[in-house]
Amino acid sequence: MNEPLGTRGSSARDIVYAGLREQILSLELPPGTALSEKDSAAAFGVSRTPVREAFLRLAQEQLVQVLPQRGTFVSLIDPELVEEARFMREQLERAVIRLACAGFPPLSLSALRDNLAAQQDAMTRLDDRKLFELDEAFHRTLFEGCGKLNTWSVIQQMNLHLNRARLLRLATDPHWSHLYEQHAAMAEAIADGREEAADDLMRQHLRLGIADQELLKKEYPHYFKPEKENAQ
Amino acid sequence: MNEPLGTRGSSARDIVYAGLREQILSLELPPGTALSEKDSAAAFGVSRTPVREAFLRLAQEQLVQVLPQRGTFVSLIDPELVEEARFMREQLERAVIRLACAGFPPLSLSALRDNLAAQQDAMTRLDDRKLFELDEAFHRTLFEGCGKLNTWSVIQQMNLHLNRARLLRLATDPHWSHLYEQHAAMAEAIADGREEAADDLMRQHLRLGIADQELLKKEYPHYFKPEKENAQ
DNA sequence: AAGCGATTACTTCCATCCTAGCATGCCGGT
DNA sequence: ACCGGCATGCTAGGATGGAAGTAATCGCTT
Repeated sequence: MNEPLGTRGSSARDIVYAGLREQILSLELPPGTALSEKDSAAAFGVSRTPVREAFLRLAQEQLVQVLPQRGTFVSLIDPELVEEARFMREQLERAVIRLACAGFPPLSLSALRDNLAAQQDAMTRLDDRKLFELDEAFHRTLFEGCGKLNTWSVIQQMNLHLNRARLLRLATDPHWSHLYEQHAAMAEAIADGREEAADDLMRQHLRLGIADQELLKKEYPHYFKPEKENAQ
Repeated sequence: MNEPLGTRGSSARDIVYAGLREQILSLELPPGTALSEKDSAAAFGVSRTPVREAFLRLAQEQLVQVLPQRGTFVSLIDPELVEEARFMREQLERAVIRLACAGFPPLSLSALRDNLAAQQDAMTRLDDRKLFELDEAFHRTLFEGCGKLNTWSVIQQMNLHLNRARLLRLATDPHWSHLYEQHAAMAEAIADGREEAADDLMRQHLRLGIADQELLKKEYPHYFKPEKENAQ
């Protein structure tokens, strides 16, 4: 009676969660879209219970908003939340790269270098998807080397909101070569223990990906939450 | 047929969640304790569904661990997680207090001062509970004044783990007068825009509350997660 | 007595059903 | 024409029974 259950993650709840999250982050389900336990249950071929639990988790991550007895809706993009996600990531990544300069396991350092090589390779192949993965892996390795993997997973959750905003200006052309230069410079700074330089590089690096929020808000006003509110 | 449902929070799910969280954080349910949907449902006088959803939320916050088809257990205290929570809080609070020095709304500044007065008052009354609240409110006001309330709520979630570790060494006697001095000094530094001083104060301030983890691990070894693991 | 397979008692997971509350539109009164 | 009250169809919240899985124990075999 069970379908292939393609998206691995074993439990029905996780499958629904992963599926919906993907659709929300890719804007396939644009902000404001009404969801319903019943419909989603039908769409995924499961009962309402796992759907409900997936909704709950998405609500905790502020990706949907559930109004009892009214419905569940894909959250509008909250500019404050996006900016704070960026803020937190910047603070944490800068602190970590300073730690890395003070002492970084050789194994992780060579992982960074391997990653850089792979980035070059992917650039020649214009493999954007792979580059995105490698970018993530690069930063992850930074945290791993500093024994701060839990911090990294917190950042990844923040990134949900950043990414959704980022995706709006698709055809995004993220200047991969520029990013690569920064990554390479960071790795060298770590190897040489140049804290200030590394910090500076990271700050610039993280400010790159920021879209002009204002511009986006003009273009897709109904995707954004109005400034004035008393959320929660 | 329904009981008074005393603990406000409207939904049964929230009541169960809040109740369990309280018991876990107060160590009334010590790390390692086995929970069960059925028992908790009976204890709270609700059905298994809201209990299950509360478990799910607690699991996301890493306060419990649910092993499918085996049981749900209060998480062991993960020293890494505690240390990283402290780390993240330090980075974010320091960044925010620097922001505050660069510009802080007069209204929030006077809120800080009112809070300080209330702290003095509570100290004379030896009202520890109130002091704890005021301490939280003080920091919250910092974030509020900088427009970083979302960041504050992330920190609060981190604090779950910090607090559980902190509670172990109860009879904690947190040297309130010392904390008050630091708070007062921070408020002044903000008023005067002395970034470096404020940063330094905050760093010291946040390193106060740290228990000697090692000592605690010796005393309650079975409450802690062993070092070696490949969690998550 | 020791080893090992079947059973049993437990868990979480999921499906289904029922309930309560909100929104909309009809309908009658003014 | 407008406005108040009600019927109806929606929603999520909660309760419950059974399915799937794990782990420990009992009982048989050797």
